Amino acid sequence: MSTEQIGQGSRPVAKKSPTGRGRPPDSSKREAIVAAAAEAFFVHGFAASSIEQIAADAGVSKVTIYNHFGDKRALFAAAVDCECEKMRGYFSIDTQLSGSSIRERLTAIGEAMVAFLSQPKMVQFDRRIAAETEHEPEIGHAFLKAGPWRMKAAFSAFLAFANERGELKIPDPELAAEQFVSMCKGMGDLERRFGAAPDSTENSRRIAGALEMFLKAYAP
Amino acid sequence: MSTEQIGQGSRPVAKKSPTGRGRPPDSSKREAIVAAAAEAFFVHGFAASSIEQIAADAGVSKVTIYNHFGDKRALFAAAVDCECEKMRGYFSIDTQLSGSSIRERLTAIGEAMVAFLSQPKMVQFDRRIAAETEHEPEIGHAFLKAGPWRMKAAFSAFLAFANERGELKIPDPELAAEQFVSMCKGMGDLERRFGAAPDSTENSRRIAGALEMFLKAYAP
DNA sequence: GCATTACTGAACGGTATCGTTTAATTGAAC
DNA sequence: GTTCAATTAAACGATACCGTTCAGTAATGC
Repeated sequence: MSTEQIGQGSRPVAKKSPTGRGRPPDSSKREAIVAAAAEAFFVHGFAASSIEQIAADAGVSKVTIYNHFGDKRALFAAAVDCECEKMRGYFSIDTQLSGSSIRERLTAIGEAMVAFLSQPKMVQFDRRIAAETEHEPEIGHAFLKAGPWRMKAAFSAFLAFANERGELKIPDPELAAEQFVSMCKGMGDLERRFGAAPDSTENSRRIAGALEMFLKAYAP
Repeated sequence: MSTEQIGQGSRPVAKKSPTGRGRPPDSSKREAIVAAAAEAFFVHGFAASSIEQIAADAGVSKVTIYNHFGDKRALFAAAVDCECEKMRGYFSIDTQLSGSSIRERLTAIGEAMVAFLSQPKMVQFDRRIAAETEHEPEIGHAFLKAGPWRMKAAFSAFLAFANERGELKIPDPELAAEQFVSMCKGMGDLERRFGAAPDSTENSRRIAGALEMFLKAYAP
């Protein structure tokens, strides 16, 4: 089980030769395999997905999969790595670092975050990673590092910065970060995970409520 | 897939005879089957659990399982129903309705809730139900009704009551309920689901922080 | 040309599952 | 003791999967 170098990507494929002498590996096939694997694993789960079906969906021979990844578990790990990497770019807090009032910036952050977490793909990914964590704790840990913890660190830094500039008065930025994010999510997170229809009105009320409460507590 | 009468339990086993003439069904066997099924399903998942293994664990013939439940999916539904029913009694907010200060009551509620959600069994159950919701949305919906929504209603009522008594000043009890609960959970919920070691110090800080913020916003 | 590597298609052994069937046994009610 | 339902052990057919092997084809460097 890889899932270690989630932060690096670019794991080497060929043994050593940068320009091998034989037929070059078809990277498009590898991508197709990982894509089909991700689709299958995240929809049907690890145990319920068959390599044979993944191979068919990817338009690839089963042997090719074994040559590339060697193992069903390794293929799953590769799919997780890939999805984590994709996730990396989808959401960043940096764009909200300056401009307009702190009120508007916090609102924008809250809305972007909720929108990000509401994507069906994210919900699906969340469900599957959590389920597989039961057997493969490292997968859950890798996801925490790549996703939530990373985000918390960024948002805490944002709050600490606002604190230094005197826009807010926050004794514990980490705690405050959790509070704001948690209130923005409310039960919405949970409801999505268990299949309830998303309700954007409800989300807006949560974000507005979170903002009000947050400023009431942390305005200078 | 049953999961409809999660609130009723007591689904009939025998066809019609209240006191049949033949050999009476051994209810202990049925319980053993459901227990073994719950264990297997919630640990290994639906697809990765085998009826044969469940039968062995329950000390029961495979045919008996099929006679009782007819189907693997039905057995899973029965296990979910049973677990939901058990959950029912574990956590209740009623015990905190009166006595001591509102501050102490809220703290007790927060602590009880976090302790409840931190149980490994609950984490496991959450993971599994969420995963199976991918294919069986009714299961997720039934769980929401039996668990989180029920709790939210109870806590909202508690807050509305405190509001009427003038202990708090809350314009929107439902929103306030979500806010308090969400802040108490913080990221702890998520971290537990993804296998991070629980940190009771962190939990206490979250609860204290939630209380402070909550009272700052809603104290009369 | 030739060596080397990537890929394919098909098949195989072994294992495991579900759901059903059959024949036999147990246990309570009558 | 007879009757009838619950239960059991064992086996069956069908299906599916994993991971491997093998012979053959495709694409590249020499």
